Amino acid sequence: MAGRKRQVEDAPIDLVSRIQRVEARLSPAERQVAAAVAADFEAATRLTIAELAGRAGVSQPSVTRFCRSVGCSSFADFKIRLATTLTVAAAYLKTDRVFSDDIGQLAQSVMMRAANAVRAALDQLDTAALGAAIEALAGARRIDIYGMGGGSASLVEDAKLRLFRLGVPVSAYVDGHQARMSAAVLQPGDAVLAISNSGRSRAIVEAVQIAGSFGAVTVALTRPGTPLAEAAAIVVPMVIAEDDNVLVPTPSRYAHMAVIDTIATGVAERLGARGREALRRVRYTVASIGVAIPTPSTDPTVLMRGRGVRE
Amino acid sequence: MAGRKRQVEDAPIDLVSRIQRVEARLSPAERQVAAAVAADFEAATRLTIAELAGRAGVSQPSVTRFCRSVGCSSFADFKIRLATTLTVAAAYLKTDRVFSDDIGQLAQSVMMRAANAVRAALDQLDTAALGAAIEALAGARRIDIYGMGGGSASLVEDAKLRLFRLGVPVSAYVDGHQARMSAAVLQPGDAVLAISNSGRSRAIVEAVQIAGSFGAVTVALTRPGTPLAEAAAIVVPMVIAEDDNVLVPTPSRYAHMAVIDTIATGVAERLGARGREALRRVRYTVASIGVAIPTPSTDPTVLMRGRGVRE
DNA sequence: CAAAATCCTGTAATTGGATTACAGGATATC
DNA sequence: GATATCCTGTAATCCAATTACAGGATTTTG
Repeated sequence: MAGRKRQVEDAPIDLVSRIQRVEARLSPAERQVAAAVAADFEAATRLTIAELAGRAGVSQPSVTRFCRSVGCSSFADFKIRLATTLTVAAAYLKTDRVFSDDIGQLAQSVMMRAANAVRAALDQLDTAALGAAIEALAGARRIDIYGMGGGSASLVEDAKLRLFRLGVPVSAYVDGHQARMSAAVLQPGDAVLAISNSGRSRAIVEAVQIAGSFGAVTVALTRPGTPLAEAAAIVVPMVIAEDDNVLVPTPSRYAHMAVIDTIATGVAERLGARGREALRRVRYTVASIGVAIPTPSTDPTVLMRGRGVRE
Repeated sequence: MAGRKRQVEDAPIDLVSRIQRVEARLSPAERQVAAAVAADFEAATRLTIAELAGRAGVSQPSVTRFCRSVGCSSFADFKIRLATTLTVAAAYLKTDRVFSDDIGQLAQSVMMRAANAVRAALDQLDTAALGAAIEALAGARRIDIYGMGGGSASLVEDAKLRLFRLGVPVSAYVDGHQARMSAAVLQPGDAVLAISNSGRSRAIVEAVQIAGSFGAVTVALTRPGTPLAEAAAIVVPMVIAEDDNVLVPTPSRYAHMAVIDTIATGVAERLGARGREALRRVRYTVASIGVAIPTPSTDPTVLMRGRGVRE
């Protein structure tokens, strides 16, 4: 099973967004499978390979190949992951509203982009790196947050507030000089969180290098393979396509914000009982939303529901 | 004892509670399977029959019999249902485990809350008001943005950048005094964008009132029925539940950001050909990736426009 | 423009997981 | 104590899924 033409990416958390993300790279037959799956996601979780192949009009091995291409180890794995994704998506992303006016369609476009960015972030999340980042920040005596450029400024501000509320001493800098100066007074036991989608801001990279040389743990939320990713000790990699057209809002902010929220929540948990209680409430809320899904049921004792009736 | 020993109940939606409920009626071997499954629900979704039988210390057919007893038609069916149940029920099932053991679970909770907030915003969007807001801001000679409180600061910053990039003269204030001072020098032809989830910040309300009294058009993105909503000429109503627990990230930021992005994009469109081209690209991008939501409904046109390239 | 290489995709074979059939054994009941 | 019933494992069978392979299409290069 060595040496496939297309590398198999790690197991996706959000399979639907993964399928969309790689669709362009799929072969024609595989794309037909993707279309067949997209035509009825729900059914795809119950079909056999032969049935799905029939719907897509391709051979059975093409279905298996499709599953591998979207990051699953087997068809069975694909079905499990799809079922999981669908449950989550059904609970959170369903909207029945149809917009007929221009403004409504505009809003829908923009917001779906935002939602997709969050899902894309979830899909490609390196949970190990994220765990390490949480660990590092939770254990820090003091945290410096660096971000540069217009887009990052508000993110940095947001991250600062997030961690500040947890009672962690935190400073945020969007200015290169100030960031470097602050980095120079860090000590072992301190931590840095650097945020940059491009990963190429020289000032941030230098500030991170300085902080590292003084013994601080450096965490970067950025694109892999960039100078910033090289400079930081812990990298949470995140590739979000940037539209270089300044008029179009970049959805990467949503992705970064979501990652930051996750980090903050993880740190909250690490900080003891108070944080854990908060976390429990997050989970409770999540589960409650699940309950809200309208579903014909025959069992009143059931606490939570997935999708409605099958078929 | 008439009839069959155990009737096969209908397909369960919440498999976990079903297992617990029927456990007393299971045979010893089946109960061992139940115990093995309960020991690690997550793993059970990936195991083969042989592996699960091994863990339970029973034969493979006993596993199949167990699946039937809990209402599933087959082992495969059991796995799919279990995976579905786990997704929704993760919060309850894992209460005893350290949550950060599974960063992915945490990320999924946090990020789906974010996506959900965006969806909620879209669902309740008042497109007429949004259109009026876009109209007002696009026609303004100068725009002041007001926001108050920790959560709004980064939003205001973000909105400022957004509009700034469109070439609109824009100022942002998160300080009450400064906001009021700035409002006092506004003139007819200027516009104010006030952002507040609570709508109760006295400083913002006053600033908006001042701006209005000097002839500026006032737009508020806030909760309806609040003082701020009363004070502003144009209100884009938005009700997002706030969790008052400061440790939990509030997803309302995502909703507000999405609305602001929509406004900014709409303004861009109004500002001429360049803006319109940008907008076309947004829509195109969305259309190509926007297949988005798996929905029980069979109507694929609900969520996406022009996804037609498929065949 | 021709030739070669690479990639795609279906057919066929094989593997192995899941189910069914069956029989031995335990338990309860009369 | 005998019988009937139910439980559970072994073995056989079936079928879904994967792998191997080859033919054909497309692209690249000389």
